[in-house]
Amino acid sequence: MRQRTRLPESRARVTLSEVAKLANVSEITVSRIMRNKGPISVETREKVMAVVNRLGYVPNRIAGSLASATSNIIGVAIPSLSNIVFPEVLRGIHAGLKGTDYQPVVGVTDYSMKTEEVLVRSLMAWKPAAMILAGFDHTDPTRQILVQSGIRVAELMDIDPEPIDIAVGLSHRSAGYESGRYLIARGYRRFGYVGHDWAEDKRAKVRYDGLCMALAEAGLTIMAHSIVDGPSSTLAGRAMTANLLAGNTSVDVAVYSNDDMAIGGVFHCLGAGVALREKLAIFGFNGLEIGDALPMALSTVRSNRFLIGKIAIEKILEQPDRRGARSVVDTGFQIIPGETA
Amino acid sequence: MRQRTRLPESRARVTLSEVAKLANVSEITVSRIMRNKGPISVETREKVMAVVNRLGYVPNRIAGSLASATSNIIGVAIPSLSNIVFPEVLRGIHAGLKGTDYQPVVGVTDYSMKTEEVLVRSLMAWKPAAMILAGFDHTDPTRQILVQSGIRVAELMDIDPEPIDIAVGLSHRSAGYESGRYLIARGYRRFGYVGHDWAEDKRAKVRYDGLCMALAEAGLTIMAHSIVDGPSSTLAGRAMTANLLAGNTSVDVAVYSNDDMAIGGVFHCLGAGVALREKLAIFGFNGLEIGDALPMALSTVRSNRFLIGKIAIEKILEQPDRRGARSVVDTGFQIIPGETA
DNA sequence: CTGTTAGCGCTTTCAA
DNA sequence: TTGAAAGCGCTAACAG
Repeated sequence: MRQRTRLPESRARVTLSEVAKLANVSEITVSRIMRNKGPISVETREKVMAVVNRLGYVPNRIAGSLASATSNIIGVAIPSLSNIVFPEVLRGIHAGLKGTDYQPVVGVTDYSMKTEEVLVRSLMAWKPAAMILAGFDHTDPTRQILVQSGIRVAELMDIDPEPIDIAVGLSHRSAGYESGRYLIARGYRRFGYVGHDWAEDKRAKVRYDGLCMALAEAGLTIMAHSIVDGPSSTLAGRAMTANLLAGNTSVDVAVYSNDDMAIGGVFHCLGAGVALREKLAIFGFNGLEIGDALPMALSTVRSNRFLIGKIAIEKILEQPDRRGARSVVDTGFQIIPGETA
Repeated sequence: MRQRTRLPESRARVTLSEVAKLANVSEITVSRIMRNKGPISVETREKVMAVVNRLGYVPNRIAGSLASATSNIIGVAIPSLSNIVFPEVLRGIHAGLKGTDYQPVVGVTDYSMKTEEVLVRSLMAWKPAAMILAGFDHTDPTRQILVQSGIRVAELMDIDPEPIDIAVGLSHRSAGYESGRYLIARGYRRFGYVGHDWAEDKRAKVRYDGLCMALAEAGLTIMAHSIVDGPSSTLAGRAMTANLLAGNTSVDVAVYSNDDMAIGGVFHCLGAGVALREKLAIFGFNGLEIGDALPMALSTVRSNRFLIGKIAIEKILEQPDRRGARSVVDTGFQIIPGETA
């Protein structure tokens, strides 16, 4: 007896046709009501919604997508969740999608093109409405799948290479170049570079190249390097800064591969009593919020990661089917003077 | 003429039946091969795979899921991507899913139970194999949907409340309590608290309660509070620390609602020349990596966020259908002595 | 404003 | 080891 009072059978899957039957209407009418599509009389709607609520009916989008040959899924492939920049891009994507019916499905490639290929296949199997990738390095099959899909494909972070369809990001070459120009204008001449493994982070290399270009124009070069064999981290930045200063080439400014590394540099200086800017100036890349809270605000370049994700979505929604020319959106960058350089 | 040499028609969607026709086998045979299921002769497999590769066939999981009434989707609802703890939980989830065929579909609730409800409905429409939620506060309809679904439901971060099905996390009450015990044992007696808005972060409140309990046992209380009206951030931690020290109650240790806030406190002290630990001891919560790279390593509590995500997946995969009793996994916490307290 | 018909692309029986 | 038939739950296209 007690069993009779429990909640509705967990297993009794409620379907459209069940709702239709109980409401004495056809299936398509229920379908239209659930999708707010087509003209429906107020009474019918109320009658049906009563049944929907009573049964706790949740439409099956899998069936819906199959029937309509459209899905509200947006596939997203990012290299990592450890590097804060990618969660921030995701934030932008979620922000752009807010209020729409799209669902992002996110996969992580671990910086591997082969993993990305497997992931892209797996995401494409869900017939997404669009695909978003961070980066431009793909295997040939990946590229082919994306090109042939006909859906919109946004490649993020960079605008230097040629995109498959949409590119949203900034010119890392320019960012590196302008960083160099800025530091030269501030009077620095003896440059050091503190970096991390370029194999996983090609854009850091491009920024480095841009920096070197600016220096070369001024007849300067990078006099000392300290590069960790691994991903960027604050701890690595701290250690590599100690390493740089221990070398026998004295520098007056260190340019870092990114803010994580640069903040490690700031910590080293604070801990070792090296006067920031006077003895060693520090310049980063990304414009992380924490840089602003440091005892001396970090000098860096803001890279607008949130905006990159948001604009990618806006471009996709603005024109959901691919046609004609590629498009490139430059989200720019800003030199943040700060106090460390 | 030129048109004839372009890539295969972007729009020509390749289907199972097309592959079957070209390979001279039945659809079900191709289906079995694609899913590695059932006995298939080597020749048939090779013959079919040749066609699959030639056509670039990607199975349509939407159709597959509809037919088999199963999906490889795992729905994930987290409050935010801004707070670093959630991307770390996501990392754990992705790590746990690596090598399996499951795809996490992630939505963000913005700390709103109503938004969570909409999100859960939307995720449930994809008939996920399991659902993962961060937190235990849900609307009644949300709870009902999850209970009735019959799928596995993991609620993360906390183990103090009663879960719907699976709970993975730590006891925030104990973490607060043990923090208090630790600091008392270290000789601190004059406690201050620096926090952020509890409305969005109930667990911070529970830790606070645990802390107060430990203090009460020792006949102590928190003598001064400095609480920002908004989310936690390093900048807020810095400002609230200045505020705490400007008050007329002098404290010898400040306990922070989390590491973001605590690191702001460290920055304030470094900038204002307040001797860390001697003049003001600082104690955080979370065990963020950056705390370790500070000039003085942050004293804090490690909360194993990556592990929480990973173990949630392991529990789900271990027993994909719900049955019998709820289960609770305590991922524990560790006091990190550090150098600031 | 509402309904009928015919699938979407795949997998589950059940046979052979 | 392979196949034929019958849907999964929904929506497009066309009536009425």
